[in-house]
Formats: sequence, C-alpha cells, structure tokens
Amino acid sequence: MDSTELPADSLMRVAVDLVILTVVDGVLHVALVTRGIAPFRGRPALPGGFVRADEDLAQAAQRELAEETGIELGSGHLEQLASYGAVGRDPRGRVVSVAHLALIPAERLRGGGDARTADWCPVDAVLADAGRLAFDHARVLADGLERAASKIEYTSVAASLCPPEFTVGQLREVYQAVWRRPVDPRNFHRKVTSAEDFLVPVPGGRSHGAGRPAQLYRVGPATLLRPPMDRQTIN
Amino acid sequence: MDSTELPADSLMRVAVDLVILTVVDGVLHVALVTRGIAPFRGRPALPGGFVRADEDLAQAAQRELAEETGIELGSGHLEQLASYGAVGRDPRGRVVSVAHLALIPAERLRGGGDARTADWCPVDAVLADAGRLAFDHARVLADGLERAASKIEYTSVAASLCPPEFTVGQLREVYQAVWRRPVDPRNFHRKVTSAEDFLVPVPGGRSHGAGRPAQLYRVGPATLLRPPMDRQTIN
DNA sequence: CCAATAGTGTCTTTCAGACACTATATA
DNA sequence: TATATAGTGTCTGAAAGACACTATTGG
Repeated sequence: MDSTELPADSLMRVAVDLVILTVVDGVLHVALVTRGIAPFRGRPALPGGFVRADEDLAQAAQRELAEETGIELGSGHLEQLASYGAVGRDPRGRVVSVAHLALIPAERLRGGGDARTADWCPVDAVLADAGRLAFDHARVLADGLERAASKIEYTSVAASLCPPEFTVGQLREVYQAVWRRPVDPRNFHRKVTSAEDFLVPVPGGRSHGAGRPAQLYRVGPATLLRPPMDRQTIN
Repeated sequence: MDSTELPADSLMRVAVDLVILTVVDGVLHVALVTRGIAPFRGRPALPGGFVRADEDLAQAAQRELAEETGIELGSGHLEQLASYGAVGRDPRGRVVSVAHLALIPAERLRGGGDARTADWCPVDAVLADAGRLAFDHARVLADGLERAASKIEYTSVAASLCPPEFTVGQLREVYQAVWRRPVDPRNFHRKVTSAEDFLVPVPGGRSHGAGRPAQLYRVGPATLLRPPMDRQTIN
C-alpha cells in the first residue's frame, strides 16, 4: 500500500454525524448529545464520531447509532444524507462529515441521562434555538428533516418510525409529526390501504385503547408508494 | 490548530468524483477520462481528483469540472450526489470520494482528444461495459443516472441540459434521453407550459429548422414542477 | 348514553393518457 | 405538395379533497 504519490494536503479526518428521528406521542424528536469537550463544550450537537480505518461509512454510522441510542437497527432505517466539508467547520482542523439519517421507533428508546447516550429533544424546541447547535449541525438537521419529510412522500420508511405492528392511525400520526401538518384520517386510510403491497394486515391483529379497535398492519413488500403523497397539497 | 486529541486512524484522503451528463442529438452522454496512471491504468473513469486543504467540497467539484471540461458553470447545474468510502475501493489506501452530479448544455462542450480533457461517451455504451470502469465508478454512475432521472421529475434542472434559450421540443428531447423512453409531445407541451413560472417565453423568439418554428423559452423562477411528472407512468 | 377513533362511501375537481385536428415552417 | 414539427382541443379514467355516514370500542 504505497501512497507516496498521493497529495499530502488531501489528508483529512472523516467523521459521521447522525440525524436520528423518532416520534413520541405525535411529536417529532431528534437525538442530541451535550458536548463534554471543546470545541462547543456544553452545547448540543448531533451524535457522531470519526470513521475508523477498518470500517466503511455505513458501518461507522451504525456503530455510532448503537453507541448513542442502544439501537441495533433491527427495525428502523438508516441512510446516507449528505457530506459537509467547509474548510472552517471544525476549529480543530479539516474534518469532512458524512451525515446520515436514522428513523427509529419510539418504543425502542432507552432512557437518557447517561453521559454516553443521547437525549431526545422535540424538534420544534431545537429549531427555535438552532443557533446553539455545535458546528454546522443546524444545517445538517435542517437537511435531515427535509429528507425525511420528502422521503415519506413516496416510500414506506415512515413505518420505520412505528413499532413492527401498527395501526393506520399510528402511521398517520407519524406523517403528521414529520410534515408538521394535519392529514385527513379518512383520505389517508383510503390511500395507504389501497396502495398495492404497501401494508399487509396482521390476521386477527387489533389495537386496543380509546375508540373503535383498529386493524394492525405490518409494512408490506412494496417500498415505494405510487402515486406518492404530496405534503404541499394534501388536505 | 491543535489536533493531537483527534484519532490518527480517521485520517483519510478525500476526493471528488464527477458524473457529468449532457445530451447530444437526443442521446445522453457522460464525460469519462482514460486513466494514465495506476491503478486502473488505461481504464475509463469518472473525472475527479483530491480535495485541497483550502477548498470545500463544492469548490473542489467545480475546479475539477473546469479542468476536465472547460465549463465554468455559468449555466449548468452541479449538486452533491453521495459519498463512497468502502475500505478497499482504492488500492493505494483509504480514499473517501464525494461524488457530484453535473448537468451541462451540449453546446458548451469543448473537443476532447487532449489528455487532460474528458471524452463524451454515450451512456448506453458505457453501461453495456460498465465493468471496465475504474474503482466503484459503475455504482457512482448508476447512482448519478438515477438521481438525474428522478430530479427532472419535480424540478427544472432539465433546462440545465439545454442552451439558455430552448424550445419545448428540445426540453422534451432531454427528458426522453434521461428517462430512456418516449414522451408524448402534446401532453408534454401542455404540462410544462401550463406549470406556473416554470418556463417564460422569450418575446419574439422563434426556432428555425424543420417543421413549424417553435416559441423559445428561458427557464422560469419556479425551480419546482408541481405536480411532478412520473417517469414510470408517463405515456 | 356519549365521546372517540376506525372504516366506508360518494361527490366533485384536477390532471394525466390518448389522440384528433389545426398551424406553419422547410425540402 | 409532401413532410415535419408546433401547438390546441377534447374525451376519458384515475385519484385526490371534502365530508356524510356507519361501526365499535371505553367511560
């Protein structure tokens, strides 16, 4: 492995940062850590860390996700978001961060408080004070939220924010939380249940709680929703 | 700039690779270089190079685009695509590549032949022998093509593949080339001309050539096409 | 019973697919 | 005149928005 012919000034540190989203009681939350070391000590930041020499980008993201949330990604969704490499974004030196987006069910959260684990913060509150976020994480978070909102328009990844078996009402709550707008229950029901292979009913599965019990579903083999839902237009 | 506390094994080389697309005579072309040095010497590859210490990712991509095609990106479109960081993707050592997608008008091409410049290759021919591409560039190219095809569904970036003033027919040729399928001229015309602020007619601007002269348009202020076109369903 | 949520049905509007037809240039 | 491309109009079917109505639970 001779790399003498490679330019030395392209040697940089490569990190992964994670936008980890979940929905708790109809409210979108993002996982944040409080930085214990400089720079930005004491400020909220996205979970993340440096990529190791023996792992690829997705592995590094999965490792950080497990370390900060305890999630092993059995259910849940993880995808690459974008890379951020402005020259001065980290005062310690040149760091290129490959941001990832994770969508995980609320039921699998483990309690925060531990310094190593992330805290779940309502996205509205975080955005109201986005200037406190370390590095360029306000931008990364904004990009992650936009990606999540657009991706549930045409895919079934919203189910990654639900438990393995869920009702149409729970799925609708996820859409409303991510889109920050109400969705008509009846039209939503018609849309998602009539889409081919999008949801598969669990035989005999019924929800409990207030109101009429609902059919339980699992996510179906169709990962794409066609035609898509349009969050701008939708009632 | 003290980085002693940073882990040494996250030091990697960071590069940009470019998927540069254009449409010549209704056929989609991609810019490829022939590698003059090992590894993959003599094999076709996407244009690219290492990021310098004093430039960010977008600047590096623009610089490489200018060096390989002579395009200064007055018109044209450049966006980040994705990052590729598998451990063994470059035999010389650990290299993380941040791929970008560029869409440029055919009229601004400059002749190849020069060793420093890229050659324009029909995408069909390249895909038919994608295994010859260096590194993981077959995958990067596939991702770039998919991104281009999906992005013209809901944005006006297809106009970046046309000259500044163009006819509806030219724009339709671009869609057909990127989607690899025919599009009904009449329905397409109705769709793009009735979309608010998508195209703005050039007063008195008329095309010449075979058939009835067509109105010339410039791309309008609306960057989004709503509702989008669906390349799966479209006639 | 009432409140709450699940689920069905229906009317209307919008818009895409298909395609006839007209308009205006070049060969 | 023949041919090619531009552009308009019209019919039909799919699907979304709006919303009435029924179904089935818990309190």
